[in-house]
Amino acid sequence: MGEMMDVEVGDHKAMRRRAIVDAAIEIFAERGFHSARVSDIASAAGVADGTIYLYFRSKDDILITIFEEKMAEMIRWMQDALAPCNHWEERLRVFSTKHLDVVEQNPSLASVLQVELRLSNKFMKEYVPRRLQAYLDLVGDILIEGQKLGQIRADVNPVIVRRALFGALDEIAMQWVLSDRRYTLVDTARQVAEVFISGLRVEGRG
Amino acid sequence: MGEMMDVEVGDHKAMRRRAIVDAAIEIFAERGFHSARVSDIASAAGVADGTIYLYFRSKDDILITIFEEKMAEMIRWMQDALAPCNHWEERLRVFSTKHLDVVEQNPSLASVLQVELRLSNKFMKEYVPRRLQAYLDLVGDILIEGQKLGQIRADVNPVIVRRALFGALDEIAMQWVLSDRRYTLVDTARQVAEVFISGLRVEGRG
Amino acid sequence: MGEMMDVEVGDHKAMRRRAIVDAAIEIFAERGFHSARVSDIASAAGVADGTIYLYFRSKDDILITIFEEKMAEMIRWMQDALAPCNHWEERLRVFSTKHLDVVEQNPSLASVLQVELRLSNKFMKEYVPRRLQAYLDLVGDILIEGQKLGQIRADVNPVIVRRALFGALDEIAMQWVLSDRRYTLVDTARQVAEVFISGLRVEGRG
Amino acid sequence: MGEMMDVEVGDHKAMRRRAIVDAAIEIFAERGFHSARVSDIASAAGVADGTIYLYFRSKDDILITIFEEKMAEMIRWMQDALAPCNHWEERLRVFSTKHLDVVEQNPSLASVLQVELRLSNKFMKEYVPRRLQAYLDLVGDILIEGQKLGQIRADVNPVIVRRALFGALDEIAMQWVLSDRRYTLVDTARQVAEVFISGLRVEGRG
DNA sequence: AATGAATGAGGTTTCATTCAT
DNA sequence: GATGAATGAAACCTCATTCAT
Repeated sequence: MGEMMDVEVGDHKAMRRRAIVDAAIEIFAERGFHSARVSDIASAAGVADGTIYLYFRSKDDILITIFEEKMAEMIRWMQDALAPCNHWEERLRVFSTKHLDVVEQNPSLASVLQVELRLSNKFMKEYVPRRLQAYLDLVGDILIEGQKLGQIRADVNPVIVRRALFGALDEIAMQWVLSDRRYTLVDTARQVAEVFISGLRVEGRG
Repeated sequence: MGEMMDVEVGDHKAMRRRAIVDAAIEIFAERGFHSARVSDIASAAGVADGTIYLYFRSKDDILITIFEEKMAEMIRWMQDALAPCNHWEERLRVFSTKHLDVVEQNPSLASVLQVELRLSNKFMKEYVPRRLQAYLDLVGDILIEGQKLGQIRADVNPVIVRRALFGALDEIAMQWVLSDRRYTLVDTARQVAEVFISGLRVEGRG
Repeated sequence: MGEMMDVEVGDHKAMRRRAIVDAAIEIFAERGFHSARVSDIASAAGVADGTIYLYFRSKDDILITIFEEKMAEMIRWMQDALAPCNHWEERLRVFSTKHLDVVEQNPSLASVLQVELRLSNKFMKEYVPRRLQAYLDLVGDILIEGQKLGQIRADVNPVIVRRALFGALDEIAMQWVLSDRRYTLVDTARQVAEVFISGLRVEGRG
Repeated sequence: MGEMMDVEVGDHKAMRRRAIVDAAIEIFAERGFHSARVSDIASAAGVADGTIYLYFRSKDDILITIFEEKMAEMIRWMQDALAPCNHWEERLRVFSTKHLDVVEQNPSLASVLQVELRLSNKFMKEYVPRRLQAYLDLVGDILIEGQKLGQIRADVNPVIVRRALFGALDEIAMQWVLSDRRYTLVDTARQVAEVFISGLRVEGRG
């Protein structure tokens, strides 16, 4: 029974935690991190204000947690999407498409990750790079692979290009998030991918 | 004498205003908009707290002013830089270089424009688009021109590509701003430009 | 237990609220509304500054609440005092006496209601008339009754006279509140009542 | 020439002072003393903010000055109005009528004297009584005279009755000031006077 | 004498966090 | 574990007053 209880309690705690995180994503996306009140998150999550602090150290900690957990999730989603693709061109295309697809499916999360996380330099300096690095590495690895095959120009720096591609997609995502979200991002993703792929391909090969 | 006085007074007021704007840019860049206290700006500008409110309606108004005035300035700088260039490829190269050059010369301003302005969706929706539009139009016009000449693929949407290029440069700029700023951005700018130019050129022409 | 708890909690909240209102009456009477600081009220009520805002929307709201609640209470007191009296002369005498008796028993409240509520025309226009009307109606009804009996001159307007009587009592009350409060108001009340009663009685009847 | 200059300068100063006082009466009446800004008064008077302080020690001092000077003026007006009347009844009638006539002719002044002056207990305790005393004495003297003639009941205290009459008129004036001021006060004044006169007259004499 | 730009003290209010129940 | 009432620090902004010109 102890075991069952533990499981149940564990489930209960995990569910509560998840409810708070999900509520926070919505509230942060709606109001912005600074304007969002902890009590808003609490009531959206259906818990008392004080309960938040049984699961998180502080309001900041909730934001950090969102970033840490959701980036890990995004990395897994992206790895799964990239798994079936072999050629670097296809992998780059899939990366673009999947990235904007995730944004489209999770607009609130995208809004928080893109807009709210940039609030504070300190925050950006301390928490973002580590996790973002792993995500960017997914692009970087594609580029390095292409260069090894001699199919991507040797004169471009993968570190720069991966950041550029991410920035291009991120900007387009932000625009979409801030807009009325009426258009679809899939075509956009494809066009951006094509420009980058053509731009990276060794000359004369296309 | 009245005229001289007016000029002097005008100078004085303009100088004060500028001092406050400059101080605000530094403080916002250091601490972030929300964490920055009006009294920090005041003391950085060498004025009393209340003096701020002789020049600006509110703390928000300072941020809006920075955006409005500095974006106008950036547009002028960019126009001047683009003026001598005729070919779209060169113009795109100059746009990238100049953009990151301005960032490099005004890191605090860049930090504020890139990071702090994204604070609130409302802010982004109301103030950013108008001014940013004009800046993005500079890129868009280059692309449209290249398409008219039949030198840029017809199958890319200038509205998407200009946003992608801006996002690529912006992300790189942000990374630089948040980093220790030890490296120079000029090579980076060039590489990004080359990828985009090659990517946009009609096939077989490179 | 839930019920008991509710009662207890209700009591607790009601007591807190009452403590704040009572403290506010004292502080407003001592210092005046504008000079009174919310933190003065808080410390007089034995609560933290922020606690005030769990019970009232704003400092203004406290003043409005005092007026609304205390006027209702005064009306009840007055109705109870008038209940046993049948003749309009006796009723007018009781009204005067009771009004100044309430002032004498609640000098701080009287001070707030009489002095502080007149702070702003807007305030007077919006909140005072409704409640004050009901109080003045108590006098008006007495006068109308006396006129119906043919015992009060038909040539006086009850609306004017009730206002005049209220003003006479109010001015005497204010004077007493602002003075050292060493004398008693009961004789004064009686004299004012006699002048009005004689003045209202149809000629030759006294 | 020196004399002329002095006169001119004296006139100029007096005019400026008067302009400031008049402006202050309007602004205080419109906005209330606390909400009125010194700079509002200055611009209404057509002078610079700092100029106010060449004529008055402080914002409070302006209010005190209004009270002191205007009450003296009112006393003179009232004395002039009472001069032709001999009988106490007529004098009381004239007092009521003139008092409300002055209110009607100077609503802003009336508003300030009646509403704004009562803001602070300290103010009321320190400045009001002295000047108000002289005004109330005008009524008191009428009553004492009537009692000496054996025409006013000996059992009423002039000190109480004068305060009651003043309060009655004051309340009616305030009501009028706060209302839309569409009705005229002259009938009201007469009715109040009649009630008091009848009420004071020794019985059986009416 | 007049100006008006500058000052800076001061107060209301919010809200993240705590802790007794 | 959960609650939510209470806390109290912190900051924007106003405006009476000053003083260099």
